[in-house]
Amino acid sequence: MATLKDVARLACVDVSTVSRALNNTSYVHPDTKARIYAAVKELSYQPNLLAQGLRQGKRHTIGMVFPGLNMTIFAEIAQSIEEEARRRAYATMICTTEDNPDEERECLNRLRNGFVDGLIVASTGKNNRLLRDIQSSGIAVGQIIRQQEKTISAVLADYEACGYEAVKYLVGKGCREIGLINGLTELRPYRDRYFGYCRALDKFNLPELSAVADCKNNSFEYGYRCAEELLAQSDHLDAIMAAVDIQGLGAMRALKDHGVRVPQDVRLLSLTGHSIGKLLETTMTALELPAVEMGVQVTRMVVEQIEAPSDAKPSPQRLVFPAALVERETT
Amino acid sequence: MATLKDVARLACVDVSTVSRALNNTSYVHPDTKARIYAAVKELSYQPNLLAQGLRQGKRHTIGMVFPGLNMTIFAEIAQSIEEEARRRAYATMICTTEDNPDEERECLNRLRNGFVDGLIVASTGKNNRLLRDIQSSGIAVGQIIRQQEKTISAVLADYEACGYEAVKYLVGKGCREIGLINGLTELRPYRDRYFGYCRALDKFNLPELSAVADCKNNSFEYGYRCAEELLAQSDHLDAIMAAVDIQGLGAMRALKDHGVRVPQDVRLLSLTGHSIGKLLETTMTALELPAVEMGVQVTRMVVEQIEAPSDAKPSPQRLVFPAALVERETT
DNA sequence: GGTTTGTATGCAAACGTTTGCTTATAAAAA
DNA sequence: TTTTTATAAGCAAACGTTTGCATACAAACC
Repeated sequence: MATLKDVARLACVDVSTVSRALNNTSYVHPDTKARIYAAVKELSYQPNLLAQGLRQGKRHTIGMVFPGLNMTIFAEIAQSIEEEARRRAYATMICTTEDNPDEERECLNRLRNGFVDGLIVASTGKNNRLLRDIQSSGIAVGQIIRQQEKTISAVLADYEACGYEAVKYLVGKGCREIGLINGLTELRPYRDRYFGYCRALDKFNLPELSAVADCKNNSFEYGYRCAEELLAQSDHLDAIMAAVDIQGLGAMRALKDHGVRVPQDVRLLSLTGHSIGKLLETTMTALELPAVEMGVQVTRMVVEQIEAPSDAKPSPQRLVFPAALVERETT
Repeated sequence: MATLKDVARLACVDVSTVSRALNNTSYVHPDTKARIYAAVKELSYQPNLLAQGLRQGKRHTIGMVFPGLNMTIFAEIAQSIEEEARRRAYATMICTTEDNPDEERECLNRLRNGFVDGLIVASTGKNNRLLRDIQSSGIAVGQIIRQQEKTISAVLADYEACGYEAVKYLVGKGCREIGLINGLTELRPYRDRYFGYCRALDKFNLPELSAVADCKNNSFEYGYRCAEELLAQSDHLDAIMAAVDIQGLGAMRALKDHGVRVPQDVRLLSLTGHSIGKLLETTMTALELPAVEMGVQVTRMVVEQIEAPSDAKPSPQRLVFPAALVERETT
């Protein structure tokens, strides 16, 4: 790999001149510039980003710490972040935590430490202190989907409204006994869905019906078993709302296995749809989030934070996106 | 952020001593060591990886350049690579290309250049020269799923066998008119599936039935439209093989929309199943690849390449994994 | 007692950039 | 003519590490 020094030697100038020519950071004679560019081309010189980063205290990299990618909305968001970051000349790194706080801590520590100058997290909420530390140590931080820390910028979904609107929609379809399959209510997004659900139940004077199963919260199996439990709880169950798509898939399967027809007997919808709902044999009604736009916005926030002069860091922002109800065959 | 110098000052020793103590790279008096560790702790010193990388010519980072993540086997592979890399103390970066050669070139150039010391690609095949360049410039490269370059190590799936075995299996079920929905045959994996399919047709003396549609190759829509075309081509179609899951989903939907029952009228299977097949309302038979293991192996190859002394780089390896047929409801 | 060996530490160079300071020339202003 | 300004380029320090070399003092060997 050619270095600045090689280019300088070939163009018969000092390295500093080469640097200035390449960065347009001071006067350089056009002839000299031409010689330099020629040398750059001949040696196919590429600046060493490590050295650049070391010198400038910037790495031009953003890290993501997400619970997982496959079959969740985080896959789409991650892809969107990557693209937007690239557009803004940042590279991205990614770590997945499976929502394990220890793994998360490890990822955060690893990344903060020389790898990135910005971090986008969907955190478990067990490492808030560390997140604050990271932010105050000068690394930009943004939260996506899950706001665990008020002092850190966030791009969120209005899950409370999702819960409420979904019930309202189902009531409009004539449903009266609406079951909820949710995630861990210690996590704000799930709690919010639950609050929205409750608010609507209250308003329409409906009974609460919810189920928990003893397995990984966001799984197909969880959806399956919760659906079974809901069926057992009530003879007149006429709708199920699943917090996320994959639980919805599990529920759909359970209903089928129990001979319950969707949507004739029980209507089914997902409170956080992403790409999958429309690809099914029986397409699934869902509240869909603008995942791409959310990725773009959180990236923007973090990059702006990074690039602001250190004496004028923007104060924490908060952007909440509503979900759009997309009606499909399961209702 | 505390630096070595700060630690040295606090412990009243030279930076070199601190470095040696921390890296166990020479004698350091136990008392001194203790003082140094105390200082490290007090300042919560973390080494600056940029400086480390600059000095050692290593960045401890592996890059991935993949066509996309969502709903493809690459999501699982990427996650597996990330975990294995972390286990081996490497960070990962990721770029998605949407199978666009220009985007791919841009990603490769960006990554090679100071970001990573190893690269794992599932390439379009249009940048082979660049890939060779990258490898010979001293960056470790590994191919996953798609082998475009013989001189570069690869972890592959035996897609030829997939094509063959799938037909054989369907024949065993009594099928005689088996349609294939494939991807771009310029890409080796798809060509191989096709070859396997043809070999089996030959052996069992069956007619070739394949379809192409005019839209993005790996999409749901493509599967949908190809399935329609296959139905139009033959009145006795009794099986469809889709190259990837998402095409299979499209086909399933098309069959349903045309009143064709699965599996009674037409059997359906995916030649590259991953997590999704088992989550459907009607679960889908698929040839499944050990995505996690493949990710682990390609990571191992690349790390070994990175860590080998530069005068003893291992020669290109090639690891081919068979897929396992998992029988489900669509057949 | 002189030479080796083992232990413990410091000095300074190097990695590849960027940038403050200095110097030099030519053109413009006084 | 002298002073200012604009243009052009080099020197050397700095970023935070690692590491070759030199030095120093023991203890152990012959």
